[in-house]
Amino acid sequence: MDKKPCKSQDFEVRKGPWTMEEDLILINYIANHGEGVWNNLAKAAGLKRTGKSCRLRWLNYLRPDVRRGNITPEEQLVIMELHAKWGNRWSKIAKHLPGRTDNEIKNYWRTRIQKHINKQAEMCSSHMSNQELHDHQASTSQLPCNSSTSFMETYSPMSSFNHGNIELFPGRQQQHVVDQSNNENYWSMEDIWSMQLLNGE
DNA sequence: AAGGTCGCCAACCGCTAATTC
DNA sequence: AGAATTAGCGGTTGGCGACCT
Repeated sequence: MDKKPCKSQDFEVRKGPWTMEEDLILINYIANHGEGVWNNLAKAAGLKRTGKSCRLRWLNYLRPDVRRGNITPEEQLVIMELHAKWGNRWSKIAKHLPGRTDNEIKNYWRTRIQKHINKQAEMCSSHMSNQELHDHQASTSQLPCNSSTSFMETYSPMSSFNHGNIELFPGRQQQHVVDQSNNENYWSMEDIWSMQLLNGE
């Protein structure tokens, strides 16, 4: 396993961001040989990467069925519902969002939703007296407003959600729309796959 | 205009579960 | 049965661009 990293004399392991060349090598190799054992794949393909790194790159970025771009309000809703149900089981949640990766969902949760939860917690605690806080904790065995469950109570589809018109992040909605128009700025997988085709694969 | 801060996300790390020998 | 190997998961970090002062 990766607990036993490749001997340094075997090859120097590259780390950090993947180059376009490395991506193409990996894509070509998998297109020709399939996935197989990742450590062997990395060596056979001539990549100076660990199998683990190759796997992650393929699963999270290079796979043709990976969906990139903004999380839709519907997907957001699913994420929140499933997170309330299962907690940080990102891969489990990702299975219910075709084309989305656990890493993407995890990042989304931490950068967008969790931040909002923390804000809620702050507001909540600033509006609650110490006695109220104590009573609340005693009755729920949870920190007030600090769990996804309480967040879902506040923002559940039954209450303030309106499908397709979520005001979860006031002030950010506009930015999301703008971001969607910027998707062309990404080096899209269609580009890579077409490059691969041009390479004669 | 420049420096500082924030937000996002790709990639790494450590660990456990599953599989193979 | 158990040691070794591999796959997968979740947490964390570092880099970079956007935004703010």
